Amino acid sequence: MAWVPALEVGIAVISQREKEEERKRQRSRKSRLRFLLHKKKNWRGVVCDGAIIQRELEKKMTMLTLPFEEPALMADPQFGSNFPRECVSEAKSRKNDTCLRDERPSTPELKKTDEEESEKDEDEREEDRDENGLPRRRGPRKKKMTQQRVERVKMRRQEANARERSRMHGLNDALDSLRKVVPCYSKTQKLSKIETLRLAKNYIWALSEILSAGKRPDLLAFVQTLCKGLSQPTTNLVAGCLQLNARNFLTDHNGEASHSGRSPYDSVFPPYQSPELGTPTGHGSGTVDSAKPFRPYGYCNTYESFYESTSPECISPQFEGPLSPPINFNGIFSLKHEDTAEYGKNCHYGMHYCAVPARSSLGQNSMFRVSSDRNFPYDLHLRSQSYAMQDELNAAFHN
DNA sequence: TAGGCCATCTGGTCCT
DNA sequence: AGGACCAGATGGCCTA
Repeated sequence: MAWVPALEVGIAVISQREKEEERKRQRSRKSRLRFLLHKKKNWRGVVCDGAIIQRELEKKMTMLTLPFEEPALMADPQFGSNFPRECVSEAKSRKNDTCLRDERPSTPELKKTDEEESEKDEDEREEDRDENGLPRRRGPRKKKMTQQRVERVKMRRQEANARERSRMHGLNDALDSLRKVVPCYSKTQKLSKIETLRLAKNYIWALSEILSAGKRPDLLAFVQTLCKGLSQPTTNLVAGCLQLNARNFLTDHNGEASHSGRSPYDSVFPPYQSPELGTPTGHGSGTVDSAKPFRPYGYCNTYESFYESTSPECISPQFEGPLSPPINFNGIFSLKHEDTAEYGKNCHYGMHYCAVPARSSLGQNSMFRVSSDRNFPYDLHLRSQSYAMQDELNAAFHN
């Protein structure tokens, strides 16, 4: 699938851009500091000893120089001539930069601030000196807090709190929606926020890999991908939802799969019967223990050992209702049991897989239906439109 | 009881 | 000025 590597390239590009932007910012700050050093003698508005300023600036310069390497700029003795333009834009774009907080530009704002300063009473002036008697950093003067103003600030703070609460509730609602569409949904044992996000990321990744492989997924590989980076409890929960024992797919300390032998996928899914050839395909074909009759989607005889840690809390087709294949059109694995109406509310879209050159080799045995009239790997359409295909897929796996 | 998770408050920053 | 967004702080709750 062409778009999976494209995603990786995109991520790499984004991270490269972030690095460059950070470099630019550092360059800008550094230039600013050099400029301030250069102009130190003409610095107005700062009631502070010049030596102190220089020490502070040099300290900042030292800190900023560490990760920064640009010999051309550093070696340029005329760097000051290039400063003003950069400084102005920097001052506009990063008004809260630390070095700028100390600066008092000669502008109408300065006059205004000076006027406000003149209105200050002596008590406030006392507060402007630190423990050493040195003047504190000067910034915009705070307006006098009248009772009315205090009340207004309080009121605004309360409103802001309410908005923030509401915003967080919206975020939590979105997370709840996400919980419902990732594998392993339990109303009683909710995944934490971070685990939900991790699982969702893994799920997307796993589905992408399945699409790119263009064949029926290996359950263990699928679950291993799902559980990457998840905590042990969440791993167990996913294992329960997938009716597997966590130890069968947990990765070892090297991050490699530690399982061996026949894939439990074969115990969950019957060997796929090719409609045309009538021969079993897929994993472990021919390895099914003939002495023990195979039970599709069964979990009560031959492979019970795989299901020791199933979670009764998990809502899954395997736990309730008529047996149905744990795989469907929408999510490869159908791990949640929701009625159609409820599911339709939460999941309005299904994926319609379309033909792409990279997957042109997909045969009729592929689990994905492929149409030949599209170029984009997939498009979205209303879920109701996919019922027929879903039924067809489910039927295929029943067989 | 320590640690994890969560909700809420709060101040800072950015944007309109 | 005000709203959205963000991150840090804090306290409560739960569990191993």
